[in-house]
Amino acid sequence: MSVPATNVLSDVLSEWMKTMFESTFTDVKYDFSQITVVPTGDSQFGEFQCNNAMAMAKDLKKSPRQIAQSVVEGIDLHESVEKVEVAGPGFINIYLKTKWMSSALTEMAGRDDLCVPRIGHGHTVVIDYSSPNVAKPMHIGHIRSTIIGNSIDRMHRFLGYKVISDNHIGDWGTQFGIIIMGYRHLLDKVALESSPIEELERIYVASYEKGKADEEWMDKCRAELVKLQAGDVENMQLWRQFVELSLGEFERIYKRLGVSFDHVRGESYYRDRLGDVVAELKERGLATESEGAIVVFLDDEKLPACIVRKSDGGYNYATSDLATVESRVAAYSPEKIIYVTDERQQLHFRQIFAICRKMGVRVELHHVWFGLMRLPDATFSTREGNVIKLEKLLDEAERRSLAIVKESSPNMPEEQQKAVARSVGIGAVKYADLSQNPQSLVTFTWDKALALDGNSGPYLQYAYARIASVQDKYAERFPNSNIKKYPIELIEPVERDLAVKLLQFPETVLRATLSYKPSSVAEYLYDLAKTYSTFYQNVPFLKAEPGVRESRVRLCSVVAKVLRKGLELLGIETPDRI
RNA sequence: ACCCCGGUAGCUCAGUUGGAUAGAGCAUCGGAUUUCUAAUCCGGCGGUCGCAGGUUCGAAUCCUGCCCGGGGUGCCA
Repeated sequence: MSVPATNVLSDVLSEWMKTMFESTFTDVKYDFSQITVVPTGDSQFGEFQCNNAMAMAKDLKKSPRQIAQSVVEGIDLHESVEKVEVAGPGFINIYLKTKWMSSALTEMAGRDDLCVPRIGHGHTVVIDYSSPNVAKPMHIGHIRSTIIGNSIDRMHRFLGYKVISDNHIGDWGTQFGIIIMGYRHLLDKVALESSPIEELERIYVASYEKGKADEEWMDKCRAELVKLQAGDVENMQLWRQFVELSLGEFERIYKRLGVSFDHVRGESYYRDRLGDVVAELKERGLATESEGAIVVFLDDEKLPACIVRKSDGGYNYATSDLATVESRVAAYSPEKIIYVTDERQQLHFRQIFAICRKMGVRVELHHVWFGLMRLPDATFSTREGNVIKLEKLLDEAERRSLAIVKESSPNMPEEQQKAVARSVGIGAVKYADLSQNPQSLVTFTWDKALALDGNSGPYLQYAYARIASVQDKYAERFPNSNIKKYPIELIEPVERDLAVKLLQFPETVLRATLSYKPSSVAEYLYDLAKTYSTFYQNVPFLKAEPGVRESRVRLCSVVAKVLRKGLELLGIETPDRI
């Protein structure tokens, strides 16, 4: 009577149902591997259902109900299953044994992995995320890669993968030619002293604008870049200054967000290998000269040609990314490399991946992309000046939550109020981003990004804090109780709902990780917290009779464990009081 | 012109990869606190799932065409 450590519930039941179909239709040729069991949408139909009888009907030329009926009649019930029923056109509904659920929950409560299979054990993945550009402040458009990437990072680690997180900052691109020209001719030294990053951004934008209208200026920018890339002493010194200033600023934000990286290797880290990459491509006959540039044609893949060396001799992003793949493969032998960027880079990565395949690179390459952040009335753009700085967003989030903490917990020490406001504010911002499908178009609104009620980060944190409080009160009132002596009993329907939800945690995490979708975890946690809130509001536990009381407090603690772990996977903190 | 994505309630978004009566939050209307934290709970209102065909037992989900919006398409990243 236990949840297998290497298999999640849906899989176990699917395997069982498959065997049942096979033993019912021994003389029938059919691909039984497609038989699966999925959670029901409605508890009146049991906890799981199998829909394959309907699909089989035309192949077997029998009525779907008849097929379902034959399977059910001869069925050998799985240890976890109370009963199965045929319903509607031919659904097979599966009802779990309450007692089995109780013991499965008890086992889950006792395990640090919460019965999530460690499928990543022995596998290495590199995750490349956040990757801001030097000399540009992080605005709200940059937050998605950081938060989604960090969550994917956390999920992989939890599944046992060895994760190497790498912040591939943009520290070696064309922008440096533009910035150096701006620095030489447009700099306001006083402004650089007082707010360096803003001044760097200003000269970048000003220089870029100038270059758009003035071809000669742009040529000079390119020339400065070539000088830098050739190792010119003066330009190198400027470059180092820009990078250091920016890294300090990024670090401050990462600290607030609770994000850290194993490596921060910018594009510059690979700069000495760019020539070798191009040479190798030429050697293999993959790259050829065209209009003065060196390009890789990808006609076979139906992709546009990819330039790996510009006609002025400079290298670009593609070359750098190819060198990065080679370097990572040589250094870590990863099973896969995951990139988390916005949607604009889809074509770029398709080209890079295609070239890697042509070069015989073994590693699995995966691009996780997300939609650009937009404003309700306009497209987001640095040059339009309608950006919202990331720090401003975080400040506002903490400010709004502090106001609520002060109102709802006036007796809390001020230091704690501030700490809570920080956790809750940052949690709200992260949850707002993680709870939507990454590929949707995202429209930024303050009220959505900073939602503190309803489907929000604080809602989940609140549910957790309530449980922490219940546990403290229980320990206070019944100091000598040995709560583990009492079994978890699922009496009320809402308790059963909670149990079903909890038992779905492993498969939710597994699926979310394999599909790179933290939003699935967020959705699951909201569902769980909502069910818990109903339970909390409508069922007494500290005031329930002995035995029932202990059972319910134990159930609460399983919910707390899952909420805490789930939120941790999203990078959201769980204070005991909010 | 071509490629990728999106279009679901007044607004912001989910939708377990084709399942049973399409769901949340916000807003709005009504109710719940001498009780375990009201950042909560219970209920009402709200829908031609962009449009038109098609595939099948069954479609928001798959295929085709069109409309609208976003992004991209050899010397930016």
